[in-house]
Amino acid sequence: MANIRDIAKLTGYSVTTISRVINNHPYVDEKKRQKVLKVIDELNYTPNRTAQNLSYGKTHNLAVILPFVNHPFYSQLLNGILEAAFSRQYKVSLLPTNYDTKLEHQYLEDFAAKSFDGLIVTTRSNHLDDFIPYFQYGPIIFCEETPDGKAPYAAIDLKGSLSESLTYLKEQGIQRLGLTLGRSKRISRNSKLTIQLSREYFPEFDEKNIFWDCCIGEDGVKAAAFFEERGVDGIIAIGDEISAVLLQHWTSSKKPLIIGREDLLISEIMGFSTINHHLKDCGQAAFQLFYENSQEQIKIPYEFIPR
Amino acid sequence: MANIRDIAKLTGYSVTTISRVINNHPYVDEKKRQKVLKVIDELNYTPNRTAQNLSYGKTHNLAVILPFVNHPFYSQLLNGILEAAFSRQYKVSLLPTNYDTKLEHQYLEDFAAKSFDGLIVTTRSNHLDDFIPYFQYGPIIFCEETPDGKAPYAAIDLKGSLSESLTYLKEQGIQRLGLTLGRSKRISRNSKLTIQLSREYFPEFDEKNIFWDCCIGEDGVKAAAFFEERGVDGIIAIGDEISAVLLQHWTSSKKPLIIGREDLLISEIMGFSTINHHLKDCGQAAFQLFYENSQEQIKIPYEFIPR
DNA sequence: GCTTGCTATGAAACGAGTTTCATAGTTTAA
DNA sequence: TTAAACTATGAAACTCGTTTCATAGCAAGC
Repeated sequence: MANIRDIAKLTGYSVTTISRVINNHPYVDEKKRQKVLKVIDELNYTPNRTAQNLSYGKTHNLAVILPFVNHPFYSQLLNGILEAAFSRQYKVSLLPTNYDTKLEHQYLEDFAAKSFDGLIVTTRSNHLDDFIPYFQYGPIIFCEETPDGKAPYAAIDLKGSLSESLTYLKEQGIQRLGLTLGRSKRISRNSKLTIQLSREYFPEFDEKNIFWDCCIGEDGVKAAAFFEERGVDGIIAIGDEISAVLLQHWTSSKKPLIIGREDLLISEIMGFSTINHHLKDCGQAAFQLFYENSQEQIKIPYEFIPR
Repeated sequence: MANIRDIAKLTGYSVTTISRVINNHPYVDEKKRQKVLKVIDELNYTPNRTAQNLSYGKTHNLAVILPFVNHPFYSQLLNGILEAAFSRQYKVSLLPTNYDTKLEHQYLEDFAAKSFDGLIVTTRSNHLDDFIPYFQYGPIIFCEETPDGKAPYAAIDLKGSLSESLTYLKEQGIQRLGLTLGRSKRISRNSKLTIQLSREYFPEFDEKNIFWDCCIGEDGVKAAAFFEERGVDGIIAIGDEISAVLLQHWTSSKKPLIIGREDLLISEIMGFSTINHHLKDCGQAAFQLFYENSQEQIKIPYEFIPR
């Protein structure tokens, strides 16, 4: 495979001149430029991107840390990031953690090795403080709220959407509220917020009405039995698929009022309320923060869809 | 940011020795090794990945060309690729084309610039022949069948699954078969195959019973009206979401027998037949072909799920 | 007529690593 | 005892681009 020195030799000009032609610098004699282009074409030469990156000290590569891809939440978010990134000529690498803190740490080391110009962390597995030493290597943007202005983020407005959901359930006369939440070990900030708000809007809310470790659709089967047993009549679920399975497996006649969180097609078909968190916008905003090396903290407006 | 020559100066050893320590080469005096490691730690030094890549002539980067990510087909496939890639220390870049042939071509030029060690093409937008000149830059693996042994692939067994679907519909006494297919402009090979097989199994199959340009869930609304109008009683749809919407909007009492293609949760909930094409396996196989630089052509076994 | 300023060019340094090769001291084997 | 083999080390070349700097021809300005 030819390199720039081959082109220089074949044309009889210097490497500098070839570089100038490649980069459309002025100050190259038109005849020489033409000859260089001709030889480049003949030899089918393409400048080596890695060498260029080394020179520039930039990779034009952005990495996205996420637990996994095959979940609507992440694929929608990713979609927004990709769209924004490619419109700015950035390539996007995926770094799936599966919530493995060691793996995530390894990715941070990759970042320190200048593999990427920036990092978008959709969901982090390590503590925020573990990220701080890596801020020196380039912008790190989060897609979750960070406590007190420590790091830039573009996040969904979970507090807003939950408040509206709870208000709605109250207006609809719900008596006994139930929640499905994720991991019961290492409870997420989002779970804590959900519980806290539930208590605010439903002072009589009983924490025994929380169905924990509800992660994939199938978990809805057990959740249905659980909530029926406990006489729950209104549920805020962690996802639309779970909501769907839950409703499907509800045996007694009176179905509960359920609110999903993803605005998937299934929520429309089964007719339950949901929230569109505008994840694509969130992804685009996250990229923009990276691109502008901004320290801003942005909450994306959501849309509550009552049904 | 420190580089290898800084470490060399500070320790008083040569750059070569530092490099040997970094790469765990033998032939380094244990005391010196310890001192080097100490200085590396003090300076918080990490070898620059781009420089290493330039030296090695490899990037340990794999790219995946795909139309978009937020579709179950691609996110499942991607999931398999990612899992396999990360177990082999490869990073994965996403190259979304949105079916834009020019953009895809640009990605091929990136490949020629040695941005990536290999390319997995899930769905191509350009003609296969346009890819051939790029084979010289590294393995290009397809996730679609290629005509006559021209290129390696790991693809779903569409012919098998369609045949089984058609057999099933015949056994169930279907009289008038309908199809939903994708783009009517630039008809895909898959669409052609679907039509061809439909004719084989249903000699009386009428091409007027094809609902074209059926791409997203919502298209199912129109599809339902279309098929009802034409008195269709069995449908092979291009996806599960479309199947769901179609069934949902079917107004007359007797619902058609419908077969989806993705084994999404919704197919179980609504109780229609579907096919699990084992896309994750497909993605893993594709990576393996890249990794072994194999020319093999693999079809992934599918599972037909009658309901 | 002399100083600027612009066009045009290339040698060499730079980015940050790896690898080859030469050298030399020690062991080991015959 | 001597040749071969192994350990240990570093200078310099190499990967492949970009950029700086020096040089020089030529035209415009005063």
